Amino acid sequence: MSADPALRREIPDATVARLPEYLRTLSRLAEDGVLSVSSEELAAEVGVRSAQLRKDLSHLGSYGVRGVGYDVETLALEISRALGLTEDWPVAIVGMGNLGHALASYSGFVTKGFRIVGLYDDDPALVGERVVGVVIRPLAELTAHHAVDPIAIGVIATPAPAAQAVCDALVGAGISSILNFAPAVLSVPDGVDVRRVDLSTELQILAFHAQRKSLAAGHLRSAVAAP
Amino acid sequence: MSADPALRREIPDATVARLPEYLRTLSRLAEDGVLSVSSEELAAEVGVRSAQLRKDLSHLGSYGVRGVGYDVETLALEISRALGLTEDWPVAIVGMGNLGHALASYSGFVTKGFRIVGLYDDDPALVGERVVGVVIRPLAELTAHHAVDPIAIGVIATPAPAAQAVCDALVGAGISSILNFAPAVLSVPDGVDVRRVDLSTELQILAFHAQRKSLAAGHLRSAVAAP
DNA sequence: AGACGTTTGTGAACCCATGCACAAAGTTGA
DNA sequence: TCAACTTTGTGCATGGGTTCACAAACGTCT
Repeated sequence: MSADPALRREIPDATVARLPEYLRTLSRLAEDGVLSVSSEELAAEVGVRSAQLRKDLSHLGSYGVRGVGYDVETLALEISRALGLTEDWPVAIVGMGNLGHALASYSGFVTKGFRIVGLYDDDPALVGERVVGVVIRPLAELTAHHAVDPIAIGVIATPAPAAQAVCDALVGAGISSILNFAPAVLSVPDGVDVRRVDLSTELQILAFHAQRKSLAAGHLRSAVAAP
Repeated sequence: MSADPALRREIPDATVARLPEYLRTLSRLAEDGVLSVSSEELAAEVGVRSAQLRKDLSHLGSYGVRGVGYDVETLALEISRALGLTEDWPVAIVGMGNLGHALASYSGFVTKGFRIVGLYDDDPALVGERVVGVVIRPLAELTAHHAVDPIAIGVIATPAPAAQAVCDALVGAGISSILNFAPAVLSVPDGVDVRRVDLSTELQILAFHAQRKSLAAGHLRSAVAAP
């Protein structure tokens, strides 16, 4: 029987989405030599309510000490474990244009838990180029590569029209975790996880709120001008 | 009195987050010459339930025709209006490393509603370089630039340690919508919107689910081996 | 050893979001 | 003109997530 609540219980999606932020903050605190934090302090640092933080952490198990707080190192380790970052995840990036290059050389990549093992692009001008020590290869070689040196996560950094074909190739090779930067909705079979990161969606959401603010200001002015 | 429900009512955040996807799909359909869609068809295309789509759209007003569906062009226009994309939003990017370059030349940027009016970096090696027709300038010039040619949205593409200082500069200049690509939590005064896009958070969430899948497979195997 | 102050972990209440199911409203065809 | 069919818009129930508030648990100090 597994004694680890992280394995027994289901951790809510909303909690999982916050765990990386907790982990990042704990790592920073550890670097600063902080040994222990209360839920109040950590929550303030991360920008959430302390009750939420405690409830989130309770899903992993009981790693706090009442009257004291949480041991920074221990908690960081437990969150790492829950997220599966105690092992390294091999990542492949498909599409080595501007974005692909930026992602490959992104420092956050190498820091913890992730390792780039493959870079792919079908543009002959890019094939053969070496980025962060990995050679760019044509997409057709992905399946063979995956068979020898398994890839856990595929990152799609191609233009939107190519995204579905690339996705099919990744899924066909047996990769079941995909991070999609292309502005396209991917259809995948059950059991495959896709997360999308989309710049223009985020900009549009900001535009909505910006518009709301400027409209509110406008109403304020007209209310003053003609009440 | 305003007759537009988009201005009267509050649109839920969850709905706002989906509107860009609806808009993107509608634009694609319009390009393909499709004139009308039912909620069922559009929902299938986007990957949501039709009831959710209808409820989302109902927050903007009543633009469908019962027994027929939605006029593609009209609906796209109304969503654009709701999001505030009928006008162009001037955007500035701070931090012109790999990511900044990738963002500046990202096609999705120019497509609709957004226009890059400023690129900033304090690295002397980058200042003066021209990207997509805009010259990179030192951050110190931002306030003066904003006073002459207002910036609506600031994008932070710097390393994490610089992010808060850059954010303070943006807010100080009077910019109240910020898109943050740095893995750092920004503290801002009330009235300033910050959205964060973080690669490593997304990867970690994928890792969590990948781990869950591989653990499930492991349990399955051990259940078969020792029932 | 025992009382006091602090902080966790969690039951319970609230709030928002999703999904169902159907009446209202429109179109089409006879 | 009227009946049959289609699809929207929405009231209602359900479920998750967030927040409150407090008892239980721990360290500390006398």
